[in-house]
Order: sequence, then structure tokens, then C-alpha cells
Amino acid sequence: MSENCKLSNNERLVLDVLGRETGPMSAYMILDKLRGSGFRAPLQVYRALEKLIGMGRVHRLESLNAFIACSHMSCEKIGVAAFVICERCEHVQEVCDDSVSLFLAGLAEKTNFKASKTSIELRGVCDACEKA
Amino acid sequence: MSENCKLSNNERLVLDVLGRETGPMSAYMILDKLRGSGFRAPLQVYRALEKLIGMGRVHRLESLNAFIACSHMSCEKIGVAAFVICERCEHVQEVCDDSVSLFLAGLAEKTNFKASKTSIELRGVCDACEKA
DNA sequence: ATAGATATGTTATAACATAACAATAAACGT
DNA sequence: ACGTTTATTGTTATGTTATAACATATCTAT
Repeated sequence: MSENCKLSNNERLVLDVLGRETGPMSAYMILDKLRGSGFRAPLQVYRALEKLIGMGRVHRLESLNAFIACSHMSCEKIGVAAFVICERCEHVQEVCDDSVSLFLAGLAEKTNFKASKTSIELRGVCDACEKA
Repeated sequence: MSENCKLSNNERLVLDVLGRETGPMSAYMILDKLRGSGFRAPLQVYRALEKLIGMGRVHRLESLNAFIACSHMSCEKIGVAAFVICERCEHVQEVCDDSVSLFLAGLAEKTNFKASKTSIELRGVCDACEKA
């Protein structure tokens, strides 16, 4: 927990940008937002993202090549989350409950697998967009 | 089913290459394998992949930016699969049973979501590699 | 045969990500 | 405080993945 609080300057800048945005952002979108703060190269963003992901403060959406701030304080303890991504409004909902962790644990057990990283993503249309 | 059988020339070539390989392949690996058959540009591969994925004959591994032939006759009816990807031996196991579809259906219901595409991927170490 | 649809070819470029190396700053024991 | 180690940052170049736009060819039904 104390580890999580120690953010480097670049890490804090990247996390702030992601925190202000409601939706997912690509690394290059983040870079553009941070040019005013002195960012010049993609690596500055990718390096910060890597650390933040390791801390559970940011998640990577594999199907989007994009990143989003964790909607909880941090997912580190839980370690697993599912993302429900609306393709109309771009809204992303993070689901992080027992059903997710139980499913993943069951799958790992069934396949005799030690998972170090997991990704669950649903793409489609959310309720609000469906009704609209 | 009859639709699935009608593969264009390029689609058949791409599926053949994927079928011969045990593991996942990137689009550019496929391209290189098919240069001898006249392929020259990435689009030839990507277009074929898009169709094959639509038919359920090929799956895209989002966390790898790679593609793999469906290990069943076709996943079209089922529509959902989970992939267990060993980072040591590159082996990919496709899991496609009720637990997967039930989990996804439950998640969609809980979030009032109409999913059109799903992705479940576990990265880690398989049993064989763990023991080795 | 021919019109409409589908598939293919080609060039260029966009979008995403990392390697390699140099420089700087922060942390720490003595 | 001092130098040493460690982590962070900066920079250039390049590698990898994916698509836009447009031209051409092939297939299919009438």
C-alpha cells in the first residue's frame, strides 16, 4: 500500500490524465495531453503505464489497445476484473466481484494452469445505448 | 454450415497456414509463409482473417495480437471461448464449455449488456512447463 | 453476355510499441 | 556531506500491427 502511494512524476501525470477522462485512452492520446507538461516521446507514457498497471491503478484493455484508470481504489488485492465495453458510447464498466474471480480460479484449476495475468472483455451495446 | 465451406482462395491459404501451426501466429508471420503463394501485402492476410473469424474458424488472441485456428470444427454455434496461453511454451488451450458461456451470460445480464464479441484470456504457465 | 456483387491487388500511411543508450535525480549507508 | 548505487527520465531510431483509398479482376445469376 505504501508502495502504491509513491508515484514518480511521470506516473502521477499519466494517472491524472487517465483519472480526468471517463473512458479509455490510447498511449498516444495520453502523450498528446501531456505535451504541455514536457512529454515528448511514447516511451515516457508506456513506462509510466507499465508501473501503474503493476500497481493495479490502471488497466489495459487488450481489445482496444487502450488504458483506463482503475475504478476502485486499486485492484491489486483482487487482481482480476472484467470489462464491459460499449461500442456506441465508449463507456467501460469494470466488474470485479466473486463471480469473476471464481470463474477464473475454476478455469485455471480445470486446465492445471497458473495464471499471472487475465483479461476478460465484452464488446457490445450497453443498456442506455440500446434504449436510446 | 454451407456458408462455412465456401472459402475464397486467400481464405483457404490463410486457414491452411494456421492449421499447420500448433501455436498462434501474427498476421505478418502468416504473410511471410504465404509469399511463395503470391501474397505481397498485409491486407491480403487481414481480409482473409476477418472473414475466417466471422465464420468461427479462426480466433484472434487480443493479448497477443495473434491468430489461431479454432480447435473445434467451428465455434460459431457456441460463440464464446476462453484461451489459456502459456508464456513459456506458447501453447494455447481453447476452452469452450458451459462454464464459459454461463459466466459470460451472467455477466451480460448483470450489466444489462448485449455482448457481440467476447474475449477471455489467461496468461501464465501451463502444467507441463511448471513441472519441467 | 452483362450487370451487380464479391474478391483481390497495390501503394501509402496510420497507429501501437520497444530497443538501445545517455543523462539526471533520488535514496542510502558510512 | 560524500560517493555509490538505484531508479527515473530523456532522446533517437526503429520495429510491429493494422487500415484507408483506390484499381482491377473474378464470379454469379439472369
